[in-house]
Amino acid sequence: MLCVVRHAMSRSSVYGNDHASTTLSRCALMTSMNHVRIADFAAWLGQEIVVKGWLYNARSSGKLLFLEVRDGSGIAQVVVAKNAVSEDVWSRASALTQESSVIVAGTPREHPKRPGVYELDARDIEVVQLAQDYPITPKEHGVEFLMDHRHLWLRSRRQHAILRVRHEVVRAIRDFLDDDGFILADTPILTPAACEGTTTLFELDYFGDGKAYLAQSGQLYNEATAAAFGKVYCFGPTFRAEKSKTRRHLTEFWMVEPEVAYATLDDMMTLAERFLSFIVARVLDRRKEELKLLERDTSKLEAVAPPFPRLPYDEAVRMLREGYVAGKLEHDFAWGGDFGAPDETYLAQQFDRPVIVHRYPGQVKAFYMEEDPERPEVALCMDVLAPEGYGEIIGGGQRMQSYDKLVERLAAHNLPREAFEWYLDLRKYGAVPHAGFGMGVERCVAWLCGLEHVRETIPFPRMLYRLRP
RNA sequence: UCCUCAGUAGCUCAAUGGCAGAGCAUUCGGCUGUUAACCGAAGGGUUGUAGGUUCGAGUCCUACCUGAGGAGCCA
Repeated sequence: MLCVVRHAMSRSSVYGNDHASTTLSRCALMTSMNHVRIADFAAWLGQEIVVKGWLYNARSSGKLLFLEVRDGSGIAQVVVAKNAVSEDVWSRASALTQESSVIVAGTPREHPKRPGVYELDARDIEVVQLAQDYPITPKEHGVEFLMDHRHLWLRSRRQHAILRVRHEVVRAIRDFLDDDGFILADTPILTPAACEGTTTLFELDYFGDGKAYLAQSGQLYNEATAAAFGKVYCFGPTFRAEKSKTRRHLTEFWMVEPEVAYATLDDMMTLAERFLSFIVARVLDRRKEELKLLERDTSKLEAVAPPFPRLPYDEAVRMLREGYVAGKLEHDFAWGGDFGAPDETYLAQQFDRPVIVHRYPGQVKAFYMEEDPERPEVALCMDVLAPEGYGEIIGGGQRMQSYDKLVERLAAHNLPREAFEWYLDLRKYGAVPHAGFGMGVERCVAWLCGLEHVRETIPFPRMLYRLRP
């Protein structure tokens, strides 16, 4: 069936499609039964198979062609020897261009010089489409150019490695929570009101019936599902219209938010350190090759295990002031404020693993934070700061339990009470101590991969001034 | 929104105020074990835009546009 479609496409080229160098005159390889993924070569040594992929790079040495072919599972060197193939095959192979799609028939064997590495001894090659002037050449490129060609940049080794780590992180997140008794209960993306009242949201018209906003957090809805299921999490994209222009920000990013009924701040700190440690261990175990390609110093990740240091905000402030006196920080820090990026980096540098800072002043936190009964001026909240300057990757805490106090908070934050009636209901019908946190997936991946910028941790990043491709 | 830096060939970058160049990519030629292969040749330019200074501007000045890094805010 596919062959027919291809023929139809190539016929249309007569009428002016200059990219239609597609000429699948033969379909023998396309329909071959022995389609093997490059990652599985080891199991097929000495047997004739077919690889379907794209030309990553090519080198030649007279009567020998070395084609690096990628198929999504890996990259393998295909060796074409002029005296071992027909003239047709040789001329097709010689004419191949970077990122042309090809189907190669041949026999996997061990590389003569590199034990444990497999290459393909080619017998036949079909060109599915001959690519013209692929823009990303095997040399250095600038950020703007690469971001403009993100749809093609994803094919590179490095992006491949990063996104495989991301996949492993996402899988680890789900495995950990699922195995720990959590229920996935996703929260809405379209919401009627600002959730936390702190950040700027993307606004849109909802059938002329009023405004809707893209969710900045699943937090409030999580509290409702937690009261229904006990232990829940939501996992999806969140949106912030903040005009943040830094290496740690995206306007659309993925966040996982567990929420637990009958849980306290201490329970969340314990959950967070178990959760993070599990993710790090899983990535170290299953994505060694990718981390190696990214030249990540994994010794710093090996240290990530419970318990994490737990630093009260007051203590953190003391450390920051000491740092200022010692000349290691440019600005002095006053109790009551939130940390800036340099402050977070400095604090994180004092420890060999993620550090949990807890009990921030209530005034800098969202309206729903529970207050410490022993010190009402501080909130029962926590942030987990990643090592090596990657900043806050987890934020959370215990939620306000009292109906009356919550009503006061809403008023104090100038939030419309009508929009929060359902949320207040949770305090009228069986209120319990409950807590949760949110983890930013991209910051976590950037940290694990040792990246300069979060933009490489998601296939199509959305940032201030970048909506394409 | 503010601060700093940068825009030259398809890409990455050179060029004292004085003939606009190199590597990669592309095309052609050479090479039977190459690893961002290598060697030889060719084609490829409105120096981000608009003004200004000057005998002469890629280079100096002004404004604007685009991008990058950082701040604030946040995960």
